[in-house]
Amino acid sequence: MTAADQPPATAARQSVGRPVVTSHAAIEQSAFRLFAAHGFEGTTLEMIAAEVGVGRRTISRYFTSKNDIPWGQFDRTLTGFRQILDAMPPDLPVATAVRRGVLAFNQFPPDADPPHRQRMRLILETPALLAHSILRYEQWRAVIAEYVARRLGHSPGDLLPRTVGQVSLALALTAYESWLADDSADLNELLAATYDELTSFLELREHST
Amino acid sequence: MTAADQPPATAARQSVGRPVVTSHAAIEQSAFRLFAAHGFEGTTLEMIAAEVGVGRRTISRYFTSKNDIPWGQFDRTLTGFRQILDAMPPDLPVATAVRRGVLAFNQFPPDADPPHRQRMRLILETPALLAHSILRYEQWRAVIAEYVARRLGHSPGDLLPRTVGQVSLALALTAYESWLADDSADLNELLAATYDELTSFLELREHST
DNA sequence: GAGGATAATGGCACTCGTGGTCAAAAAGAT
DNA sequence: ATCTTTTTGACCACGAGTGCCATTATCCTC
Repeated sequence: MTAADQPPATAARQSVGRPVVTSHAAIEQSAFRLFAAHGFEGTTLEMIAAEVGVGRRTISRYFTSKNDIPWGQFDRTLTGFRQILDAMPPDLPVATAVRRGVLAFNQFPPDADPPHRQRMRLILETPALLAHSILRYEQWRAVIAEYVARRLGHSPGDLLPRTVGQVSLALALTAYESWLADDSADLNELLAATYDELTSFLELREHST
Repeated sequence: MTAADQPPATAARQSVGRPVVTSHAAIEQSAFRLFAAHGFEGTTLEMIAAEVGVGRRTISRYFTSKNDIPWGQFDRTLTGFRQILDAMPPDLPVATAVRRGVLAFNQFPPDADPPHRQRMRLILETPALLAHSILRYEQWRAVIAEYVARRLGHSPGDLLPRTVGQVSLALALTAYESWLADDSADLNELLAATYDELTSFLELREHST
C-alpha cells in the first residue's frame, strides 16, 4: 500500500526488487509503430504487449489506459509551461504574457516537428483520443488559470482565470487543426493568427447586450 | 440496407412490422433514475434494460453508446439553434449576433431548469461523459461556424469561423461550470458575464507580439 | 554464499461495453 | 390463413480494464 502500488515510473529509484523489463518510452515507440500500421482502434493492447515483448498486464501498469499511451510525457511538459509563464516580465500585460506563453510552449525545435505532428494528428483525428484529450488538457488550462489568477490577484477558480484558460485552449486547438490540415504550415504563425482572428472578431461589435 | 438498419427513431413511420416496445424517452427516464441512484459508472446497460423491461441488446439499438443516453434530443436542439441564429437581424454586428444567439439558445423556461441542471451536472461531472461531450459539441460549433462564415462571406472551414465556434464553446462551458457550482446562479447572466470577462481581459493588452 | 526481503512481472478470471448474427415475435397486407 | 415487414432479444465474440496472486529476479543481510 506504500510504494508497491505505484506504477513503475520510468527512471525512478530502482535498487531493490525485480528490475523493470521495459519503459514508458519503449512501449510508446512500439505502440506508435503499430498505430501507424493498423490505426489506433485496430491495435490491441495484446499486440502492443507482443511487440514490446511483455505481458498485456504489464502494459496496463505503465499506462492507465490505452488512450494515455499517445500522450507520453505530457505531464512533464506542463512543468515547462509553468516555467515559461513564470519567466514572463511582470510589466507585460497579462493577456500578452499568456499569448506569448502559449506560443513559446508550442515552439519546438525543427527536428522534433515530424514526431510531434504525427502524435497530434493521431490524437486529433482519432475520436476516442480526441474525446480523451480534454481530460488531459484540464491540467494545461489549470496552468494558465493559475498564472492569470496570480497576476491579477484572483483565485484560480474565479470566472476570469478559468475563462482565459478555456479560451486559450480553444485557440490552440483551432490552430492545431489548421496546422494538421496543411503540411507546410507553421504552428507558431497559426497560433498567432488565431489569436488575431479572435481579437479582430470581437472588435467587430459594439458594446451592446 | 434501406430502412431496416435505421435505429427505431422514436415517433417515426410505424405502421407495418412488429411495433416498438419502448422509446428513447422511456429509456432516458429509466436511465436517469438509475444514474441518480448508482452513478453513471455504477449503472450497467443490463440494469437499464431491466428497468425499462427490454433486452440489453435493445438499449444498444436505441442509443449507439451508453455515453449518448444523457444527451437525449440534442440533435433536435441544434436545429433550434440554427433558427435562432438565422433570425438575428442582419444589421447586427456578427459578434453581437453570436453572443445573443448563444444566450438565447441557453434560455430555458424556469420549469425546465432542474432537469436541465441535472443533465448537465451528470455530463460535466462524469469524466467519461465530459470526454464524450466534445464529440457532441462538434456539431454545435459547426452551427456557429456556418453562421459566421455566411455572415462574413467566408467558408465554414476558414480560420475565423472555426475560431469563433471553438471560443464560443469555451465560454459556454466556463459559464456552465460556474452555474453548476452555484445552485442559485442564473445561467444566462453567467454566460453574459463570461463573454464580458473575455472582452475586458483582451482589452488589458497592447497590440504587441 | 545461502537465505530473506523487495518489487516488478504476467497469467488467470471476471466485468462491462460494443457489435455481429439470426431465429422468434408481432403487427399489417394480401 | 399465409406472407411480409420490422422489431426484438438471445447468443456470441472481442477488447479494455482491473483485482488477485504465484512467480521471478534483483538487492541486502548474515
